[in-house]
Amino acid sequence: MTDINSKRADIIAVAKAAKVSASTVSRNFNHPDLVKASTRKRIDAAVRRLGYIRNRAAQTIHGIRSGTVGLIVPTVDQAIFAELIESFSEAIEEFGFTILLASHGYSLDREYGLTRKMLEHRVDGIALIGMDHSDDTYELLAQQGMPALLLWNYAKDAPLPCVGSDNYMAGRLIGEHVASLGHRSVAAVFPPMAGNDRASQRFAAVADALASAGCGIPKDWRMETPYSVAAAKVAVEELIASANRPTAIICGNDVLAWGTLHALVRHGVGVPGEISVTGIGDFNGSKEFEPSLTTIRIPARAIGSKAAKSIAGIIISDERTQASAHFSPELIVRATCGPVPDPRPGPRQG
Amino acid sequence: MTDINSKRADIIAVAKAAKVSASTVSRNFNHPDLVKASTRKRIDAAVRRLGYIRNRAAQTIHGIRSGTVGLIVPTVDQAIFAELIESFSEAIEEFGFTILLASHGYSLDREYGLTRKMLEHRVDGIALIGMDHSDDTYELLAQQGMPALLLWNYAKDAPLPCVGSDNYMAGRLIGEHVASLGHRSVAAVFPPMAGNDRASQRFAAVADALASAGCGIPKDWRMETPYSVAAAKVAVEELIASANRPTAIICGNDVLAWGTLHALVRHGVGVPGEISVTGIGDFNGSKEFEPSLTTIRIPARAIGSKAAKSIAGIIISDERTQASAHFSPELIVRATCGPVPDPRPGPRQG
DNA sequence: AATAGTTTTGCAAATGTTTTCATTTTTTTC
DNA sequence: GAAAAAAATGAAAACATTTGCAAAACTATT
Repeated sequence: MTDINSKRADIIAVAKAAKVSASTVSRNFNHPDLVKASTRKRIDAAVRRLGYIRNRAAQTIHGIRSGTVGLIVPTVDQAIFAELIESFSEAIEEFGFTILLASHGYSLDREYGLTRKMLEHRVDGIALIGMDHSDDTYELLAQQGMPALLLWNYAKDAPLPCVGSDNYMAGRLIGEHVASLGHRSVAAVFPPMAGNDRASQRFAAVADALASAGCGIPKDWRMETPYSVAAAKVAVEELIASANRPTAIICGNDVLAWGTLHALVRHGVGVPGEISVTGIGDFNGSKEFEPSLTTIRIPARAIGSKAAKSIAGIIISDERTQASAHFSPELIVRATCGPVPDPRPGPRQG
Repeated sequence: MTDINSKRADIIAVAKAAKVSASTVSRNFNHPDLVKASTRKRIDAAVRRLGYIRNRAAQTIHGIRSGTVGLIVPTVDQAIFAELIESFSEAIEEFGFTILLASHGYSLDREYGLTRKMLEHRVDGIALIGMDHSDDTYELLAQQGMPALLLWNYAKDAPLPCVGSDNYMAGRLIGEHVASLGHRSVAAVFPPMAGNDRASQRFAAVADALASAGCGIPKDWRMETPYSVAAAKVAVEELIASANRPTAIICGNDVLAWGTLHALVRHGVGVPGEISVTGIGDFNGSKEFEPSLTTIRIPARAIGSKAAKSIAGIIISDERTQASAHFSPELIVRATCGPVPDPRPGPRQG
């Protein structure tokens, strides 16, 4: 069925089997209209018989595109990046590209190394998450003339085209919403900010919004926890162990908000009756949570697929001008965040 | 700083700049011990000055490995695959490979197409999720002599090495647990089974386990819903709208279980007092859920990283014998599943 | 200083394609 | 049925690298 000698068939083997030249076989793939119908049939038969598969590596060294796009993320293991990657992947596939994926675990040095590796693989373009990258990375990309895109974040003055949301705005929106409901005792539960511009911008914005309302976030109400439900839950359990509790907890993302809600449910704290909670992201499941989560929507799927279109546009027709896009974060008011409760005579005990 | 003429530097440009032959530059990368220290210095300087980056495509056509491994998944947008991909990616990176990622949305035909594409890219190996693949795909892999691995599922008699858990066993474990607690009125909430052998094996096992205990799952208590918290929630709301309620709901995975729990909480149904709930997967966050979820642990991270090691082993030293590995699913008893409640005189009204 | 041995380097062929250009074959037109 | 035009094909160069082999350049030994 398959082939005679086990050696992987190349275009010359096919040519011989079909009694034509290699050029004709090549043309048969790339410009089928230029080859006679009868010849085409013979070639196709030979291709099938030998199990021939084209070698993109050989094409690539002619300056033909490799058909791959590098996607470098901090981690795939986060609800939100998974959604982003999925939509990016789906959309980029429609342009015939395949994703070369790598994750660096929030290390900008590793990111640089991965970028180099992608360049060695001669990807046709590269997308990076966020705007925080080492100078080396930016230089490398520029020097190699590599189509590149910043994904997830958005800023007007970014050094590269970017598709995403303004995270400062996201933080601002939620901070203002919480403040507008009267909260002045506010805690924050955020992921580590090092190497994570999204988180730090969000936090800065929340702090600014609260400051405008004349309130700050006390040092020991600023919880920095790993990105997980579990970590957020223990952080919040610690937070509410004290007699002096905040009236609202602003979380850096929805996953942390879920952990927060579980902690409060566990300890019988009413949400939003006693403590209000907010997230950022509007992940799948946040709406269905009981009580459903007040958060900021950042449209991951839309961002992923626009990003794919943008980078494909840059690669295929050097369309750098329309590459950037901002997806405004949007306040989604649901059930976890309400007005500040009436002050009680004294702090309630355990 | 960077280079003189904008053309991307090749090995010959470097050779000229360093006043050596191309062979020497090549050797400098591949067998640095064979080149004189002083020459090495000159070459390295030239490489840096010209911003030269090696072209793996050109290497690949010499039969040198491409350094890429194809990973073809149904979707990345699922808590569980994200974790799997992350750990696979981390582990495979240590062997110097990069992932070529593609998702087919549960279509085996698309999977076949993607496999071909990976072959065109001359990946060094391919990992597929589950055991359900088209004959064409299996044949293609065999015919091309491509190192391949089945990931996530496990079966003794699989046509390729496989690393994962036995999903039938997973279903069996949870089914038996539920039955052993006395439940005989059991509903099931599962994802679509078409093209998803994990889900169908789990369901079959649950049904078998229940049958052994002398009970079946009534037709209208078999809910097939999309893989999402939202879908599960509405399905379960529908389920409990009827006066005749099950005493337990077995979910095909933890995400569906979360949706189920939210539905029950919303309608004030006690868990496990009135209805018990179980998941499968033990995803991040299931332990922290309130009440915490009784489920079956399938160790995604361990599977991902063993799989990476296995495929690297096959690629690098043709170690097919030790490639397979079974990670036994494990029953994790937590709070959502308890003994069947005392029968009431009559069904309670909404 | 000549020889033998070792280290370092370059040449040229090879890898699997695509593409330009020239040649051959086929079709159309008169 | 010949000439002109169009279509189909092949030969060879090009792409960026690696590698076996031979030549050249050093070192060590006498």
